[in-house]
Amino acid sequence: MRTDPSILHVDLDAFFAAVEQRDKPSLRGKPVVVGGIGLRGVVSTASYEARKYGVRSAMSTAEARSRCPHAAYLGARFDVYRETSQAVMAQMRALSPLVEPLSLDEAFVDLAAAGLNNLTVEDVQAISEDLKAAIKEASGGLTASVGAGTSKLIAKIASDLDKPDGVVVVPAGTEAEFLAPMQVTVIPGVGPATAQRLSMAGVRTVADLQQLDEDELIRHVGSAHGSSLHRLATASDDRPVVSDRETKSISIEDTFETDIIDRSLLAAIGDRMAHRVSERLQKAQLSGRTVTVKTRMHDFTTHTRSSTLAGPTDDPRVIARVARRLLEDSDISGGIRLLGVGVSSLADWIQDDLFTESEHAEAPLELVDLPERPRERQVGYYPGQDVTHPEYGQGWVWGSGRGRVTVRFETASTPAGPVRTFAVDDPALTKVTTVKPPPDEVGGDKDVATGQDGPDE
DNA sequence: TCTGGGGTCCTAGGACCC
DNA sequence: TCTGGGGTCCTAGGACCC
Repeated sequence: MRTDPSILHVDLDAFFAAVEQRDKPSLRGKPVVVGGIGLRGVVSTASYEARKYGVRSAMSTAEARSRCPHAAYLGARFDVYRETSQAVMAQMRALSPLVEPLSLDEAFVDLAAAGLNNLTVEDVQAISEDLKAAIKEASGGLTASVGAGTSKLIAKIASDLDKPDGVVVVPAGTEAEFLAPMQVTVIPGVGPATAQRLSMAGVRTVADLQQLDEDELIRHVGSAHGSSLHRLATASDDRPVVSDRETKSISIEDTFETDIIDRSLLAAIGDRMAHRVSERLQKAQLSGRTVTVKTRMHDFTTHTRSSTLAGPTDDPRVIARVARRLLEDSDISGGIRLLGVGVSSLADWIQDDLFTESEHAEAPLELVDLPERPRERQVGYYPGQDVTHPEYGQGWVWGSGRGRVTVRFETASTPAGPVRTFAVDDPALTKVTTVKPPPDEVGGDKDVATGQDGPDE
């Protein structure tokens, strides 16, 4: 455990709304609500003026409108927020090399990594005030709240105590008593469901939690959650500040203004989503093996269907095909209000099955990552590849491995053809094309894949 | 007033292999 | 021939966060 409060948690105040007020002076001092402005919209951020009327994040926009009809209701401008966020994060990185962004408006800063040691409360207070001033300057006037402590947990909770525009430094050694009187819900990870379970065990405050022994806690909330909660409650949190965390999944989803029943319309929307997911994968130089389709019914029950390919792909056609298949397997009777398409099990290497033998020379750098890969996949088939078979006709490769290749014999005209597995050296199976699948479907758009200087995520 | 979009992590059951 | 434990992968769902 650290002996000085060298972890900062920086949280921009009402970020999206503050950016809108910065850019439109007529909105300053007035209630501003940013979020979905459609029929099924939800509030992302309410300015402090709007919060006076009870408008909160995650509230439906319809309710917000009834509580505060005279507020300005604005759709989110993520590009602008991203740009501002980068300017703010740059100020933190100027202070320390170790910065962990949690979202566009939040980050941890590790002062110890900047060589700042034996910090007093006054030192940290002064550093925080300076950082706030730098952020304000760099962002065109935005305010931030800063919490500081010997751990992430303490810093995070502290930043919330004097919002907006505040600084709270928790002295080393006072962590457990700082937490004790608070409700358990101040601990990140304790939401309504966990709070309910804990209250049935008589636990409402962190002090209650500190009394409870770990085994009993685990019995109530499960093993992973229980042991982490036990450690956090007793303020023994040694989680390090981590600067780059790798992306685990990429997804797109959309809630419709009215429920959709038409399968062909959904298929078309799913195709577009698959293409957008693919674009984002390619931009991030990622590919993934698991495709997931998410549906939300009219009654808000949510279902996912997923399928894992034998090898990773970023090909829009493959993702779209798998998504279509998964959507066909989904029950949409009664209509759905949301459709989503995502890819996970990400790999940051390019699958070399995408290249023919002669093209290997063009991608020598990828070879360093080959030991990560199962041997069986190096068979010359890749997911989505078009093939033909004299008996079954035209199909495409679903996956390959262990010397076998699985093919779905389906085309636009025969959408539900058979699925068959062959030996990889089965001569009856013919590849329709041996060239790398070109990114043809996005090639015509001038605004994608060309701008190398586009904003990074 | 009905409930966004982007994520992360965990759990549990079944398949499969050794 | 029967029983089984452990490990890993996959799938589905749920809780939670901003």
